[in-house]
Amino acid sequence: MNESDAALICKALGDANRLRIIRMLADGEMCACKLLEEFSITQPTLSHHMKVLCECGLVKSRKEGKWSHYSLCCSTFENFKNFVSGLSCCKG
Amino acid sequence: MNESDAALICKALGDANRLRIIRMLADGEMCACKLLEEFSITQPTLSHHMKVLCECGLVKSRKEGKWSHYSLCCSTFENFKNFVSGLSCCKG
DNA sequence: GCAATACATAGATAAGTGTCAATATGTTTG
DNA sequence: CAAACATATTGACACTTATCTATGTATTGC
Repeated sequence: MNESDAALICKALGDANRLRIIRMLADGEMCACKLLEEFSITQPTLSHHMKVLCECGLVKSRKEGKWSHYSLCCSTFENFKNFVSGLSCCKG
Repeated sequence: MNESDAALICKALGDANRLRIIRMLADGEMCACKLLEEFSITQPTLSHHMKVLCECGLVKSRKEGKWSHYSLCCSTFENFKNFVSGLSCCKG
């Protein structure tokens, strides 16, 4: 993962709502309507956040009838985790 | 590290210039004037970025005469790395 | 087919952000 | 002290963004 990809992901995670969405998706796939219940934002706003998360590659969506199911994209997620853990601190 | 702290750090890292600064500081403490040489931004802009990085706790500064030396704050940095690696993906 | 449901898109708006030029502050050096 | 240097702050500006309301697009179920 290169620097600009990583910056894009950080930017996506740099919003409290989106970070919480990621943590919820860490438990497994979730439907947009289920996600929405947990937030005090409108449906279009959630839709916007999901778009940001999908566009940076962190999340993928699966359409099933009228429902959209979202889940973490494990490969991107692992790449990002590796990028971050690869950032060494001066003392180690 | 709580979610809002992590979001703040992600936000700080969500800028390509700042992410590059962090990577440079990973090699050890650096003077602002030395950092500036590596970028095509003006001195006030760099100063702004350093302020953002310091305010989220990722970077600390040390004043020595007219020079400002910046370095990673290892404890915050480690906490953030732990936060990220603690985000599990559905498959593990 | 029609109403209800789930989601996306469009457009508007207020707030935030990255950047710069200008200026201020503090430090070193002649 | 004065000039030069390193950095921070201020103010302005263009651009982005988080949010909303309104509307569009499918899909489900009666």
